[in-house]
Amino acid sequence: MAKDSSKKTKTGSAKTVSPKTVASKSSSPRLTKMEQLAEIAGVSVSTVSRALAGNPLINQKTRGRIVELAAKHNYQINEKARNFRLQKTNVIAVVLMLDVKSEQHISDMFFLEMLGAIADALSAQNYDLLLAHSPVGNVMDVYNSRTFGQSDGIIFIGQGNQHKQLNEFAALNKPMVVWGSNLPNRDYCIVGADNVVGGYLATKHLLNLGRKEIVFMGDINMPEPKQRFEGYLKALKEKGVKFNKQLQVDVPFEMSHASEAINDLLQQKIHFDGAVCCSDLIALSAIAALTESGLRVPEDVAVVGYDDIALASYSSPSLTTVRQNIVQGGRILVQKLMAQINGDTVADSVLKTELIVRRSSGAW
Amino acid sequence: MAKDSSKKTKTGSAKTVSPKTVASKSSSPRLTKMEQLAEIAGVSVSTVSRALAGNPLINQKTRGRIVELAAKHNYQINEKARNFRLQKTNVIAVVLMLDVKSEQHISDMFFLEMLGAIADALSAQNYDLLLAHSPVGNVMDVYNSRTFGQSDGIIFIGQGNQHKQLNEFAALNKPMVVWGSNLPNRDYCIVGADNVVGGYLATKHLLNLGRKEIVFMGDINMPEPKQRFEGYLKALKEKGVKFNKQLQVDVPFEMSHASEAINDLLQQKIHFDGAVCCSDLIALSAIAALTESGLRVPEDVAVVGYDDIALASYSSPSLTTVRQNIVQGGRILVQKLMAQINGDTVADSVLKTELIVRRSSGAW
DNA sequence: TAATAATTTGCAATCGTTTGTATTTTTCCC
DNA sequence: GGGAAAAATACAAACGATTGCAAATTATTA
Repeated sequence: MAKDSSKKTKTGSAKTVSPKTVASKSSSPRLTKMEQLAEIAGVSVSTVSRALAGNPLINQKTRGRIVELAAKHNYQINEKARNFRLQKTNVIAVVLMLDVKSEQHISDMFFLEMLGAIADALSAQNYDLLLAHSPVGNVMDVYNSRTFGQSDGIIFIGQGNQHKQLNEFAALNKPMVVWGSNLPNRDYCIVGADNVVGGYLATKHLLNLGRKEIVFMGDINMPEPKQRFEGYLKALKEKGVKFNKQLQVDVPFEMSHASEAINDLLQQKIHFDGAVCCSDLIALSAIAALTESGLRVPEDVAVVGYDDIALASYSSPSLTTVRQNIVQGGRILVQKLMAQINGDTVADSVLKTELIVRRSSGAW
Repeated sequence: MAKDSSKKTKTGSAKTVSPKTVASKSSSPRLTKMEQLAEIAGVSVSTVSRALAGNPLINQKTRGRIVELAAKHNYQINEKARNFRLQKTNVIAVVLMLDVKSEQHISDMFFLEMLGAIADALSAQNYDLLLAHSPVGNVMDVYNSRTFGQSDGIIFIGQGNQHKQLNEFAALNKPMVVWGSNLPNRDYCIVGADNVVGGYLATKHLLNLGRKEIVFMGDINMPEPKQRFEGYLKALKEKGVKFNKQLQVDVPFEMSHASEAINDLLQQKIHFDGAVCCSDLIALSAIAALTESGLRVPEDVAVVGYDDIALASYSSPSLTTVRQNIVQGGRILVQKLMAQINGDTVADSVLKTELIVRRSSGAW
């Protein structure tokens, strides 16, 4: 089934420039330094530099001529030299705060959707995105990595359990912003969704459907699930439903453990008719486990997810879920970071969170 | 529901270093140049440089002393200067070759899983990943971007319809490798799955189930779907089933158009009892559309997906699909690129492709 | 037309490393 | 202890751009 083509491919030995230089109207060798371009143009290096940068000091006519020559001779500015001189790279590092303990993997969908949103927002600002996702045991590891010195600012996605370390990091005075929740005693700027409201909405939705024994699936040692749990309790209290401790299960965001957790509950004969899950993956995994056990969803157990990942609407029954506006989140993260880079002081930002009720193939 | 906290956060003005410098055992100001460290250590800059680089020229004792002092005084090497001097960044750019026409978005799951796999493989090699995903109309745009000058090599995910431009790019002699299919007249190295086999396996599976009228959903103007379609035809031919032109539908990888396409087929009263889809998203979207129309999956229409994204196994009915080993793919892409950076010549690599048959909740 | 102002260009210093080579220090051996 | 070899360190020249300031050119005005 596998086969190996033996087609050989040319390799990039920097010195052996192929004679047939492409992407250049002329056949002249590729210019590698401003100096060479300056000579061709008959001006000084500084003039070339200013011309290419669009500096108004330079006469329009000479500027045009230089730009044209640069294109003709296929000149590309040396970014490494430029970055060095300016001490700036136009690169932002994004650190995914994986839950190391649970070996949450980068393919976790929330991270990835957020990454896409940030990448879009950054490229609109003419910044590039450096992905730093080696499991971050300690935020300070980032400080000692190439990532740190190679970027103009850092976006942390999630706080993990590293609130304290993030505070330390903030003291380094590098532009940074964190996607996360509003923890007290915080020295860094956060952008995040309102997790209390999210947990509240999800729970209330189930309560309104008449469910009383509602499982909460999420690791309340993590800041975000913890706040969602608060919302859960608030909703219960409001309806006068007493909280049953057995119904809170610490599952990581990632999916595989959720079905085990459900099976555990079933085995222990703990009865429940609803479930608030801290991610759509947990929810889908739970639904699969429930279905396997012969329970009907939503008739026997109604399930609410969190995140509204693209697939939530395509599963069947399609998933009612809490949506954090990820695209907007990415945009605001970037905006706050840019403000810091420009030396401004920035405030936190809490995004609207909403419940997406789906009923296309379910009856709830 | 949305609220704005007014907590202010300190901003990174490079000059105003906070007095309480964290992550440093001493309270001395953060060292910014080797020169300063050299002075403290009472040696020359070159010795510091060599010591920190672990150069054996330096005496073990002095080396230890310098490393210690560096840690104590919280010295961080200036990466920009280093990159400049070495003309190397240890950064690899990954270009997602989005299908611009269909506005395929970065959140497309295949891209994202691949991205994760590559990120893992790169960080194992001590490289960072620069994400370049602004819709690439022409590959040569990359050449004129900061991305190009800021990376040591480039990985293109997919070929789009830019085979020719990729050839031009290859002539630039920058280390590059492409995830894609084995097109003829190719000057660049590819790593890819065997798409013909993939299409063949999927189709044969349905044929073996007794299906004869099998829809092929995928844009055969794109290289990969085209080859899968070849496999589809091959399987049909082998079973002596005649190909019906109406059963091939050009849908982009992304999901939203697939349900429309299904609805179109139904409306035109074109009968079919099976579907080979070029992505799991297409498949899930198709399944949703079929279910909406009152058809049963898989009883009335059996569906096979492509990619085996994480959620394929959690949908119900869970999805039979063709798996490309993405993790392995990422690893091999990186390996080939590293080889090129080291000046080696590399051969293409075609990965095994396999059919994942799932039947947990379906009857097929 | 000459003096001055405004515009355009060039000079030269600088950014913080790395590394080839020269120099100093240490070690070793007779 | 003196000389040569080996080991350790220092010197200084890159790397390729940007930018303050000086110099040269052109335009303006009296």
